[in-house]
Amino acid sequence: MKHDAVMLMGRIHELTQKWLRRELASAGLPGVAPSHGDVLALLFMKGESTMHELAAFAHRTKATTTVLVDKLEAMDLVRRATSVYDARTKVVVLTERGEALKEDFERISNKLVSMVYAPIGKTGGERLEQLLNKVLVSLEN
Amino acid sequence: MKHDAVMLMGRIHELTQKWLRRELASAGLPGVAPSHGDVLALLFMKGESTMHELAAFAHRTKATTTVLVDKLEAMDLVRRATSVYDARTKVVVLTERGEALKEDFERISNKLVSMVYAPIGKTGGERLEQLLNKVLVSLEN
DNA sequence: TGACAAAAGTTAGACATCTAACTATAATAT
DNA sequence: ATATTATAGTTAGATGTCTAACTTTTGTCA
Repeated sequence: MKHDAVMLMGRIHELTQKWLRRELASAGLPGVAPSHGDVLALLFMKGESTMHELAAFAHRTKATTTVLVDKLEAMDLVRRATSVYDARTKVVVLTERGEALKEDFERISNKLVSMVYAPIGKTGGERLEQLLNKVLVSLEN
Repeated sequence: MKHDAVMLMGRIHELTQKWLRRELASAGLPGVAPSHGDVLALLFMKGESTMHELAAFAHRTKATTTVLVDKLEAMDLVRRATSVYDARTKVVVLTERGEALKEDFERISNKLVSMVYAPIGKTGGERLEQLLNKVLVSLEN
C-alpha cells in the first residue's frame, strides 16, 4: 500500500526506531527499546510516576507498561514501591544507575532531532511540525 | 521538545496502522495486519511475485515475509508454487478469493489518504510530501 | 569437474505489543 | 453498613517482528 505521506511517515518512524535501538545498545543498554526510553524520559522529567502515568506518557497500554517496567527493574534502572496513599497504586522511581543515564539519553535525543531536521532546515522543520500537528489532531478526532 | 516531528510521525503512524486494522476487520478480514496488506498490494499491482520481491516491497525481512505469506495462504488468499526456472525460488500468486479483495483494498487505501490530507489540503499535502521525502532520503544515507 | 561461496527460503527463539480476564483496593450509592 | 461499581495493576495468550542458524539450490572458479 503506497500511501504517499502515510507511507513516508511509516518508513521514517521505523528507521528512527531502529536507529534509537542501535544507539541505546552503543550506550551500554542492549535490548532497551525506544518505549523503555519513553518510560525513563518521564521519570527524568517529573520524577516518580505511577504505572498509569507512564502508560499515558508512552502511549502504551497498562499491560505493556507492566512488562516495560519489569525489564527496567530487572536491569536495576528503576524501582517499584506501593503508594502510601493508595494501596492499588505503584510508584516507579529511578535508581542511581537509572539517574546516571540522563545525559546519555539527552545526547541521543538531540542527535536524532538534528538528524531529522538537518535536510530541511529550521523553517522546513517548523512547517513540517505545523502540518503534522494538523494531521494528528484531525486523526485523533 | 515533546512535540517534535519525530514524535508526531510516530503517533500518526501508529494511529493509521490501528485504523487500517479496524478497517480490514470490517471488510471481513479480521486478523489481517497492514503488512499483510503490503504483500497483497504488490500482488495486485504486478501479479505473481517471489518472496524476495514481497519482502523488499513490504520493507520486511525474509523471515517475516514467510510468516505473512503463511497466514495469507492459510486464509486461501494467496498460493505458493516453486519456480520453474529456479528451484530455490517460490512464486506467490493471488487466489480467486484474493483477487476479489482488490476493490476493498483500494477503497480503504483511498479513504486513508483523504483522511490524512483533509486537514491540510492539496498544497499542504504536497509540501508535506516534499519535506518527508527529504527527511527520508537523508536518513537512508 | 568438483569444491566452495552466494542466494532463496524456512525454522527457532526472543521480544514488544495488544486484548481479555483476573486480583486487589478504593469510592459510591442505596 | 453493605453491596455494587470503578480504578490500578498484573497475568495469560496471541501476533508481528527481528536475528541467527539452517536447508536447498545455483553460481563461480581453479
